[in-house]
Amino acid sequence: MGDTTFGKGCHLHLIDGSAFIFRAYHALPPLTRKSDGLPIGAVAGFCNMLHRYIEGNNGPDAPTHAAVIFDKGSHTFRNDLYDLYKANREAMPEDLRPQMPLTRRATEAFNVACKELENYEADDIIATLACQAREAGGRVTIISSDKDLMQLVGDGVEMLDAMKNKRIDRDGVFEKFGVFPDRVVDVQALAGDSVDNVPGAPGIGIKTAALLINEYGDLETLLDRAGDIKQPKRRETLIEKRDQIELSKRLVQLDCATPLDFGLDELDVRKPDAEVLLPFLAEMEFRTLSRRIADQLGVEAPVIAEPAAPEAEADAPEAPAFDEADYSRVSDADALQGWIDQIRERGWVAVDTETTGLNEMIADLVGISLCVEPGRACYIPLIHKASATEDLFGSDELVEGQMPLDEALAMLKPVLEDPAIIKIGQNMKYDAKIFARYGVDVAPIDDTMLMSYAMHGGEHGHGMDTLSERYLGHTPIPIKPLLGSGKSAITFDRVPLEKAVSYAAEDADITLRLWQVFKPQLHRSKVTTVYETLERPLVPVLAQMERNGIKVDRDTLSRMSNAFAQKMAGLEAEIHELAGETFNVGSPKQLGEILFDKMGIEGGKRGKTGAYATGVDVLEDLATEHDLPARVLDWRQLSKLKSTYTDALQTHINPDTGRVHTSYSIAGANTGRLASTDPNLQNIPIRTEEGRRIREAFVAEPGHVLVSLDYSQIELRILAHIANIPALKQAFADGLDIHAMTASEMFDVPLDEMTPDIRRKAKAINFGVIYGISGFGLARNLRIPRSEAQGFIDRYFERFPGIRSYMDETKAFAKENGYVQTLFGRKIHTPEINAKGPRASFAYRAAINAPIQGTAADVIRRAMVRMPAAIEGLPARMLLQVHDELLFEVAEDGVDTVIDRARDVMENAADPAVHLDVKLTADSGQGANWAEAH
DNA sequence: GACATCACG
DNA sequence: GACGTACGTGATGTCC
Repeated sequence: MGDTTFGKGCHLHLIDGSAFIFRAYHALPPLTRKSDGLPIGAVAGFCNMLHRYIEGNNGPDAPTHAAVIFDKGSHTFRNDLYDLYKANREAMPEDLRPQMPLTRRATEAFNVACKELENYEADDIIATLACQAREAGGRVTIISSDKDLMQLVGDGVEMLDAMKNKRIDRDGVFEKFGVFPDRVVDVQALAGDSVDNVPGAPGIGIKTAALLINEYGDLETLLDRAGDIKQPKRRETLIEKRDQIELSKRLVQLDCATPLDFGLDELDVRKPDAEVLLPFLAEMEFRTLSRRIADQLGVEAPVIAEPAAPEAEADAPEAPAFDEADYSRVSDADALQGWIDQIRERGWVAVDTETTGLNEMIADLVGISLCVEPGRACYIPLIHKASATEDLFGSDELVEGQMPLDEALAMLKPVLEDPAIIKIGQNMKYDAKIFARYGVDVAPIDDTMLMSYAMHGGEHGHGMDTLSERYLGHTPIPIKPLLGSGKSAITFDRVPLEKAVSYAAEDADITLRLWQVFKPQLHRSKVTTVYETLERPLVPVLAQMERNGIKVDRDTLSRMSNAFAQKMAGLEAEIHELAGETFNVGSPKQLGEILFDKMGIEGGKRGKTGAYATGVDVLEDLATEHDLPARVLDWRQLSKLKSTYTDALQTHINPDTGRVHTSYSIAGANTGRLASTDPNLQNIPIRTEEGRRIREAFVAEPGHVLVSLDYSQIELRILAHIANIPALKQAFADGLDIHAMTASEMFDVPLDEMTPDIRRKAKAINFGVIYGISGFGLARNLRIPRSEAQGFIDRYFERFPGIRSYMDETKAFAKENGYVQTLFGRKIHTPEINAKGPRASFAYRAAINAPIQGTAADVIRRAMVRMPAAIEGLPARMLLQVHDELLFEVAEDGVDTVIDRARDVMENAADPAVHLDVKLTADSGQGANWAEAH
């Protein structure tokens, strides 16, 4: 302080602000400001770190000048040099974004200079300031551990890793890079950086780069004399990739001449101003920190209001027992307003809806329950009617003690749509869909089911009963006794109010308690990103898709049903004739007895229940010799198509919309895949011509077409990447027929001499690998001897050794950790991997498959999350997802644009979180119906 | 409600 | 050396 002119004897501290923020963000649980729920954890950590830094720099070596330097925006001049620079970076977590401006304010509140500059990285500003300070004869300490800054070290410039409290000087840099600071950029240019996506020279890492630079002196000399290098591979790389290496150097070279609009003198160290700092800390509601700082500054600590009822926090236990919980009925506007006030104070609320049924497209809203703190919840009944016991005639008149539905919704809508209030639910997609039908767009949300899925996928189910028992030690009130079952079952609007309150309020209470348990755990399990990028944002997307539905033509289905019925009747007569007696063709048990006992066919195998097995495989074998099993196969196919599709689909056509609305379970499949239910639209026939025609009944509205985009071979591409198989990667890069290429490689057959049969075998092996191949399984699939199948597998491993190591490593990882992971960090638990016997074998194959299937599932989830923004404003709706396919309904004049945009999103869906070595491609189709579009 | 079967990726 | 086996789903009909 005092003398502000920077010069000899001055000491400048430059703090890498982004590093502080990210360290703070990841070190702390996701704290929120009590009064409004604003995420604040990173700001809290940042302030603590900044405070600790100031505290620790009061000694004799105290800086005379200091500044915190931030990045501004994500686009810099380096992106103009190379558009993929830092393209690997995952988008900033949702709950961090609003905290960024607050960290700037915090820096200013501590009275420390705070600098950033459009189009430049923080590193460039740091470099420029360090150069200026050095020239002025002062000393510089850069507080960061970023290796990109190491090029600046020397001549009075040092780095300090604040976390490890370790100083890095010239020798420290040499330790890290094998060269002194003035050659660091040369080494970085060669070695590249996968984190920042600096390409460098392929196959050259830091060690080799340092070796080369030390031998030739500098990068330019090395590149000029690259021809002298003995190792042929290295020589070629350096010659061929010269441009790329020189580009890399420009990317890593920091700019010491950024156009700053301030001088070093402005950065002089100043004492914090209590009148600025304390109000800021109070606004953030940092109680401990503001008290500590107030003490140090010798002033009164600011009073920060406790928004929660103080008596509840004083000595009552955090979570009261369930049997002491306070559950009330809300039956007028005053009472509801009281709850709304509390919600606004907290910034969050657990919400649950009660309805007349499980189908969100049809069910009516019966009541709403709310909970803001454990043990205190309410239920707002809206359309309860007299129950049968109260009124034998089942009057439709509403019972007393309820608010008008419109009034309650009008009051709640601003809360449910308020971006500052988190709405917590268990399976929020259900409630969001119900509310959407009443004109309320619930957002933002948290979902305890999805939190559990992200943390415990594969360990157990994620229904409320399971979670409550497991994590709260409480068995929820069962719904059965309230609603009854079978013919006498009633809907929730007939449940007496008092019972409804205990049941419904408890659900909201449980949800809130689960949320409080899960929220901090999410972070500790390192699945916050999975939850925030792959689970939660999918909720509104799926809700919209489900509400869109797909138009299904009843007449087409009905005609097909009739045709199937006729054919089946004919076949049934033939079958009875051949059997010599009538029996139920649909009964595998009776069929088995006819085939193997009465007709005396050899080779009948009995399953574990003692009945003969009569599956397709068995009947197909028999069909070569006998007519009856052949007819049964035909009959079964028709029976399946009729009962599961042409008949059942008709019953799913919504009378209001004329469309079929499936429901996707987000947390159903262990691998991260979605599952479609009621009806399942992910298994509509396609493999046989007869079945495929069912897709003709899935149609577009007049003036529209159905557009389908599907990933080509996504799982094999992911396998090629994960197991790192150069031959497979190359084949995909060259656009080859992957199964033909595998066949050629395995059986030494040139591609132009490939036969369909050899290709078919290779295809089976490729799929087998994805499924955790076994000789037995492959043998059965290809109907070849087991020894031959084993030979194929051995040969496959020989040709693609990476597959073997992937399988071994995955198995070892699962045994060690109890789970495996996708490329995006999704965990799939494999609790049975250490079991004994065949169960371990199952778990082992599932563990091999899960990262592949799961990564593919993550990729399409990412595409789906981004899709609404990509097709915004276009006359298009996303309707269905079938694992690797997305189906849209598009107005005729928008088709080309939609295909372009959707393909772009799908093909780049892995970026920037993961850079795949293999390109993803999506094929498209269009037509009046799904058969034509696919 | 378990089981067998079969539709999909 | 022996387990049993391809991975992941959901819907339907039979039978107890």
